[in-house]
Amino acid sequence: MAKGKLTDRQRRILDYIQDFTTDNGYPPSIRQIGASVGISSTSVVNYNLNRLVEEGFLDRDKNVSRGIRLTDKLLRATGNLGDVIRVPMVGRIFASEPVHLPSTDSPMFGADEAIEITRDMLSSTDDVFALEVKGDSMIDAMVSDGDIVVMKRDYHWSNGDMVAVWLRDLEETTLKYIYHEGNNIRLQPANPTMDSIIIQDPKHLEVQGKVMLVVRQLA
Amino acid sequence: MAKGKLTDRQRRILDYIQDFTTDNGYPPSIRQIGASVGISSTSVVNYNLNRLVEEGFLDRDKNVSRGIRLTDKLLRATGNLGDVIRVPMVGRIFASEPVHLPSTDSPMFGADEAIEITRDMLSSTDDVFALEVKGDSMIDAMVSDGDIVVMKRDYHWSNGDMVAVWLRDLEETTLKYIYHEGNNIRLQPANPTMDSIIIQDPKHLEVQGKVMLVVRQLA
DNA sequence: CTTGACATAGAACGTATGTTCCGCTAGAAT
DNA sequence: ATTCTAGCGGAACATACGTTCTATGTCAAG
Repeated sequence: MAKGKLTDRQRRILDYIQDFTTDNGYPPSIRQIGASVGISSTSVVNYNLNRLVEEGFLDRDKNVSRGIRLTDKLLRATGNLGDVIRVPMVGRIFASEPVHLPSTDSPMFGADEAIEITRDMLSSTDDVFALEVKGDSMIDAMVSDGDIVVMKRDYHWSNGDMVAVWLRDLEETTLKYIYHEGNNIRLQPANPTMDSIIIQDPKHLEVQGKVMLVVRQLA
Repeated sequence: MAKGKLTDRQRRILDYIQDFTTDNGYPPSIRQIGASVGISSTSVVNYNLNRLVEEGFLDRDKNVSRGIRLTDKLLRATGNLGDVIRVPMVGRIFASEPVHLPSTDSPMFGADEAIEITRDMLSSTDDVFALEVKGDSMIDAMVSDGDIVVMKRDYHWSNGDMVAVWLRDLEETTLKYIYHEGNNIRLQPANPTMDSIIIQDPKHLEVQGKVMLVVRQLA
């Protein structure tokens, strides 16, 4: 076997281990693997398992029944590394009120209201929380009623971030792309057909968080 | 033991099983459980495991080493039921072309391009695929450049579904809410400020799939 | 052809592991 | 007090399971 390549049998073994494990909650025995792949001899299964260990697809624990573990590498490749984080749903967001920020201590429990998201959807998982959008007042941000926005509590921002801002004068929360523009700050709607707002006095706006993710469930 | 209540020992056993399993990829043996909880006799561990089965916290398989499985009920309670599915990213979607549908056989391998989603975000997981939105031509659907739409290959639809339709006359793909309206079909943009299209002849449109989810990653 | 690495098969072996049985104790019910 | 049950401990038992050893066949390298 050329280094790094797998025989068909070995591929089938990996498949079987994965299927069996997700079905049963524990890994298969050597003899079960043999039976499924069509290998009569336990030693041959053992042999192939060791090859798979060498190739980095498996971990094994000696003298332990069912002491097999698929490598993270493999789980990632097949997408079965369930790296799920729970983002607490802390409230709603609408134009007429500032964002209601969650208290600094993250209870995280009791918040049975939460949305589960795979980690790789978010560039950062610290200080994130989710809000449900109420009303159609944010259509200029391409966000509609019922959408869920995942935000990060973060008061510094860089050009091009989408942020939730509270506009003191207008008494209004909006979601906008934000840019430094000389001494001014430009708030640009996501909808390219709409115009930006230029803010001269930074005191007039309050950045309440950075929008990380927008999710819309339709069916 | 009052029905439905657990002794401290049994609680510790459950904790240990969960920790051990996530650490090792396979469940502990009876003797390992005993050692960790401070039970010298395998029969006592066995006894308590059976109690836990009766209470619905465990499943066991007879005569199988490490044949223990935490119940979904329990996993859900502790939030460790990472139910992640991988939706293949099969291409892009833009106005000027029909949706390029994936071939019926789902290779699922080689499609290293994929998006991971928690199962509970989707009402159905069959025949789903993901497309990346290119261009700003779908702003009337409240979908912007770079968004990811998760669709289900499904040609029948019900009132209120958001579907991807290919309009033969206009030679254009759009995402619209779709409704039966007498003998006509009404296509309604997600943006409430925009007008619906009424289609008299159903032959003029081709429903290519149902939009299940829209995801926008911003930071 | 010979050699050696690789893959496979079968059988024997040792042990890790689940199962079962018997005995003991404490507490509640009768 | 007696009985019954839940819970615990220890030991013997049966076997599921991993390990190891020997033998066979294939195929490319020398």
